[in-house]
Amino acid sequence: MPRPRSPSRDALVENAMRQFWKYGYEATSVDDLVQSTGVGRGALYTEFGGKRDLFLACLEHYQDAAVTPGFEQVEADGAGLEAIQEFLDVRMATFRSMDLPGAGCLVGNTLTELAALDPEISRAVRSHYDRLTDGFANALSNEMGLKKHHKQVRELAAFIAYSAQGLWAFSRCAQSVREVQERADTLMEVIKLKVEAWGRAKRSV
Amino acid sequence: MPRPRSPSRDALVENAMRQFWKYGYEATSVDDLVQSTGVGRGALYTEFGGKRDLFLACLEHYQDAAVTPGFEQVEADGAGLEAIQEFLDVRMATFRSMDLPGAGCLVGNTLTELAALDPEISRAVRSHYDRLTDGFANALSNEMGLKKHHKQVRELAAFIAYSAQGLWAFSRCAQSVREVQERADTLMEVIKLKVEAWGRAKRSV
DNA sequence: TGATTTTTGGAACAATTAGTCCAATATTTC
DNA sequence: GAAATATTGGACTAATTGTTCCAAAAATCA
Repeated sequence: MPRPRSPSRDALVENAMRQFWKYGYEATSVDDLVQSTGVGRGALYTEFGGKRDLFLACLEHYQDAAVTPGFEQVEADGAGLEAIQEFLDVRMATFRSMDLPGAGCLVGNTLTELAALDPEISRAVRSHYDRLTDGFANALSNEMGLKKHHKQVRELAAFIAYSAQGLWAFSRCAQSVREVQERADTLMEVIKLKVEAWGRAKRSV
Repeated sequence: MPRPRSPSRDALVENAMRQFWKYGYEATSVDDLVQSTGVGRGALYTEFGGKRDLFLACLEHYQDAAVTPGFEQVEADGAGLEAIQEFLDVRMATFRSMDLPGAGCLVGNTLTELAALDPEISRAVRSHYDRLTDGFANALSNEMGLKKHHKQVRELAAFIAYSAQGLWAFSRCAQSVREVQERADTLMEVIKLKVEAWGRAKRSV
């Protein structure tokens, strides 16, 4: 009975997500979305409740489209520092594939723009950072010989999550790929240093 | 001859700055500014060119009002790690004095919201990060026994700047002061670790 | 005090916003 | 192929946006 949708729902969300990612929530008008997705207003409001609901769908889609590829290795059993390195590489590759200045991270952008003003969005953002912290803690715990929930492990994991957030944010005013890459390298160096320091402290006990 | 302004220009910019800081550029309407500053539309447009110009004035004022107190010690001759620690303490105190969730850093928020879309604002944002990088490099160079412009020093300085940026961004969805404080502590730890590692590498040469 | 000058607050404006609605359209079913 | 049905795109709306403008007000100068 129902008529099939012209552009698939996924393709629509994908296009809308790219728009929000680059320009942010407020600066993206529904007209922009209609243009970039090639879907009429009616369709858009039938499928989703409105702009905000579409945005929430984009936020969800972002996990599958931009976070999971690259991060699932960090979350996998037996992951280590090389998985974290690869995650940074994958995200740097995404950054490289887009125009300068970069778009940063959609969730990070949302954190800054909306999280303080909208509790539901704040929850979505926090669950993203919880995911990152859990994943990094997984990889770190294997390296440090500690349980995932050990305070030191979780704290370093959270540090990586927010430092990386600063990195993607900075990419929005970066003038070259190189300067962002250098900072990603420093982040990785610092992580290794902290893990090594932990190993030293452990041995000397 | 000219009639004196009712609320001083500085007080006006101060109030507008707080509004932009908390809600961002787009989400702050001129009506909001009229309400929060207690100044009429006409006055606002006579004194400044418009919303965007007022915002640029706020961005400038932010340096004096929120960055310089705390950061000037980092920029001072002979500054060291304790100056960086104190800078983080001062900014944490600012965070503590405001409501939860935090407002983050006005420049960092602007970086995310506008820098990718507005070249002039991007320049203002970059000059803030240049200032931070220069300042941190100053303090680090004293600790590491290197010149300010040494590549390693500048890279670590830039790392501190963008990591701190991630920290303030995170404060916008933080649920407690403690979790932000813990991450600030970790940042400081990591800085010390990197400086120590440099010292070890130097001695072993 | 009265004339002059500058600033003020709010009314009015054009443009843009998110959201509504429905005739036209495309698909399915019989 | 025709009736039935669900979806679509774009005209429309009400509200809000940033900005302009000007009569009233306040301060200075003579």
